[in-house]
Amino acid sequence: MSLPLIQKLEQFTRLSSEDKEVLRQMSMEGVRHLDAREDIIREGDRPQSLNLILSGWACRYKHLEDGRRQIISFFLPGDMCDNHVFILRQMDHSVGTLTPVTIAQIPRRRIEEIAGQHPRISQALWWETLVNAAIQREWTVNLGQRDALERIAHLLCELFVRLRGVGLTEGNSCEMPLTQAGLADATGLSVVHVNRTLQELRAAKLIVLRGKSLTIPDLTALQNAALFNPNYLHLDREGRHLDANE
Amino acid sequence: MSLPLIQKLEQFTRLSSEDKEVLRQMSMEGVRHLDAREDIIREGDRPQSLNLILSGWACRYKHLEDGRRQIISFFLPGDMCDNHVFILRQMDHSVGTLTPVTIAQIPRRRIEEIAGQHPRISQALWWETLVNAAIQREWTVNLGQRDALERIAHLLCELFVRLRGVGLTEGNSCEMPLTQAGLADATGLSVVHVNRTLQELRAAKLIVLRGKSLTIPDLTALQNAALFNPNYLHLDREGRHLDANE
DNA sequence: CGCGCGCTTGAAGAGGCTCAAGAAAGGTGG
DNA sequence: CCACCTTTCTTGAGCCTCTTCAAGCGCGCG
Repeated sequence: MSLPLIQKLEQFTRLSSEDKEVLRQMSMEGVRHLDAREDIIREGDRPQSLNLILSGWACRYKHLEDGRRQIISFFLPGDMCDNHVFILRQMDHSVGTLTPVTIAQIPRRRIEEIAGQHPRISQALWWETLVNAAIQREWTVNLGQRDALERIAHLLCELFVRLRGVGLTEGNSCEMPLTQAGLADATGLSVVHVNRTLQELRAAKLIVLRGKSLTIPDLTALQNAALFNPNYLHLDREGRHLDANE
Repeated sequence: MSLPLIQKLEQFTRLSSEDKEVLRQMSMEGVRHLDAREDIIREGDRPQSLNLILSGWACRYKHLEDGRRQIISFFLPGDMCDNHVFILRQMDHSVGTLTPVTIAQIPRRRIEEIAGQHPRISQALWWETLVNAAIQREWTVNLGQRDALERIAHLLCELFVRLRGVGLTEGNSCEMPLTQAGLADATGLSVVHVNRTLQELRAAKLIVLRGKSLTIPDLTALQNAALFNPNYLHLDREGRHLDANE
């Protein structure tokens, strides 16, 4: 079993064993453990290193002055927070944990060095960055056009497919540590309405959600209900022309 | 009067006259003119070059299967579509013009060459990319948390401030070629409601919108109404430590 | 055992949508 | 320069989705 990051990047291109070893080494630097509901970075901070999620869930979020809160994106194991942000003076949002989290804090220099020496890794990290941008765009569509049921279904599809990509699903089930309040903050809905919409999804046999576990009996059906098209996740080994041949 | 792109990048760092000359040369390559409502890139395309908007407005957009349409972001003069997308196999959205547009189509190689030879430009393009990501995140907040009036006000603030950054405002006025249908597609509201909300903004003396011209009599007031905080645009010459000293 | 957090339910109300139609503006060709 | 056509804007009315407020329940944990 390999690191989530490696599994994730191999959805783009096959890495050489040296590539993987470099990434494994990198993941062991500056390891930190955090509790749930802790901030990793706060709005206004000037980050000097990059955080790689080794385990647990985190999110970007932003508060409006009057307290409304929006979750802007989720970080799952294998995700990196903020490639290249050091160019900006200060964070315009915060990153916080949703569950207990283990991260590797990788100094800026270290990443630049690795990317410089390992072009295949560099390309794969680029792919990571571009996919994150694509996800953010899809969230724009999700919030702008989909109704409550589609919106929640879409989010669940995305999370499931992303978790599957890092080996964190079992059959058609995965962990779902988000509370209904978390889902509400991510989808721009009220907690009450999230609750009712989840019941609707359950009644339609599209999801089984109990405790912290999500099962999707028929992923295709859920995708149809959500108007979910996974192409924005660019998972078809799009960098296969770069594959290591060993 | 200089190119929008140069003005824009100089909000980040002061460029040398050589830097500027390089960018000016670049902007003269592969110039194309497009009418309003033409596609520059279509979902599914595999782009091999990068498009720099020289004049006019364009947007990213996406259709759902049932026809709903979301505008995902706006491209104004000086904006570049899709730095580095060539890593991805195919576009997951389209880019289309909103007005007649002039673009420079810059081959991938050319950009890489320029970025490689001119570190200050490279950093500035990075800044551009990161600001675009920040804008996309802010749109997530906008669609998720703000009500119709705040949402439209926020969008108008953003567009005004971005246009000011490329020298396309006159006092407190700017061009506003968007139709109400365009505003609706960008804000996830119905055309009817956009219309009524604009009337509300007019009645509150927050905007003067006539024909294709927008005037914001009191930007601070509009910002307050929108809960608009410009920090996400990272305009404070954050790269000033890189300034060319000539 | 009791407290707190998360989930659930009901009822009422608001914000935004749809449908429909007419008015104004803008562009085009004669 | 006018006549016509299309696009864009505007208005009214009714409805529906989602919100808010309020309260009760259940479960995990100290």
